[in-house]
Amino acid sequence: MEEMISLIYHGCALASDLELNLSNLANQPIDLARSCDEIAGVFSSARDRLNSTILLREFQQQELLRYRAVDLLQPHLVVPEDSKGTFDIHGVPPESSRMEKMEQPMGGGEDASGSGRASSSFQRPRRRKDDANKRTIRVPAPRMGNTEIPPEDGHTWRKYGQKEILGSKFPRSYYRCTHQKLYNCNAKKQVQRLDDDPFTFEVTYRGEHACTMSSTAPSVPPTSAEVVQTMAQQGTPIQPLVSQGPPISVPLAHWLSMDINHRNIGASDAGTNSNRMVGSGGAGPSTVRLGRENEYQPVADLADAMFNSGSSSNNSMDIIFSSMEDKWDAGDKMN
DNA sequence: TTAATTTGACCCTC
DNA sequence: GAGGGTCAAATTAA
Repeated sequence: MEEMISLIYHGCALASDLELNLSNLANQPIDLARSCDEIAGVFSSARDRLNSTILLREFQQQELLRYRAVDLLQPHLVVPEDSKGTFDIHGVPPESSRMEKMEQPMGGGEDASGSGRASSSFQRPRRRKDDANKRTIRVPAPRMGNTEIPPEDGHTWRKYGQKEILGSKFPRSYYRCTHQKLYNCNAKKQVQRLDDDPFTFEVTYRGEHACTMSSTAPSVPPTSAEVVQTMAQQGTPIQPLVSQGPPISVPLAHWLSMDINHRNIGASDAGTNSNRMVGSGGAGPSTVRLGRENEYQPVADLADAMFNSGSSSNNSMDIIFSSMEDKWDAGDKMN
């Protein structure tokens, strides 16, 4: 929120500058138009980010309500076998396997030799397919700023793995609850972009949170009434959210209208060897590649001011400029 | 110093 | 054996 406010302040400052120089720019329509565009862009960015925040909170609230409804209706649901438990924004989650297979000890002692890392007394609980308490939802990715970050969902997560998935363009990220140790919280989630829609994350949750009392948990999301009120104040057209179509239909339409170049992010990174983790190279949180930083700096600074959330290991600017870097790199090799 | 991320390797399920 | 999920050492940022 502070970012957005600073963005608005920045827009105000630009407007003030324009006002002061208005007389000078009166005879320079190109510069004048440029200034107007810049100001409009800043405010548009701030507005869109606000809308995105509102959208996400509304979506989360709808999902929460739906989870509860599913729990109540669970005994009465008949689920197609091929639904695979997918719970997208358009329908009710099948959850056919939910609560069926509870945690069970792994089969007899084995191995304990060879790896040097494995403990003979410890067997990891492993499950696959029909996993207990598995829920899958689809959430829109941020279309501006750092699109690599999955939307917040009310919990804090720690990434513990990332892997190329066969047949998927994008790697799957594995997260566990940050409070796993403190609260013995077994909640986990997997995040993966959809192949056919890079701006949608498929998030699979497993396990239940035992850390709901955590002081770090975010506050309760706003009510629908609050959201509607906010949207009304912003002049956003309001349509029914609950009973017709996807719960995010209203703001999403606006969201999708944003002028973003749809690059096929990460598609070129997809390797063929699926049993290898992927990443940006080098352990630890990665930083923005700084090749050609002198040429990019003004633009990067501006974009940073407008978009950067500052908390991701994969900066979106990296994506934006990677193609240009490639061109330069190719040029360097030619020379 | 602590916490988070990356990533190679291990191990389980299918 | 392939593919997916997890571990844990190395690394980095706060």
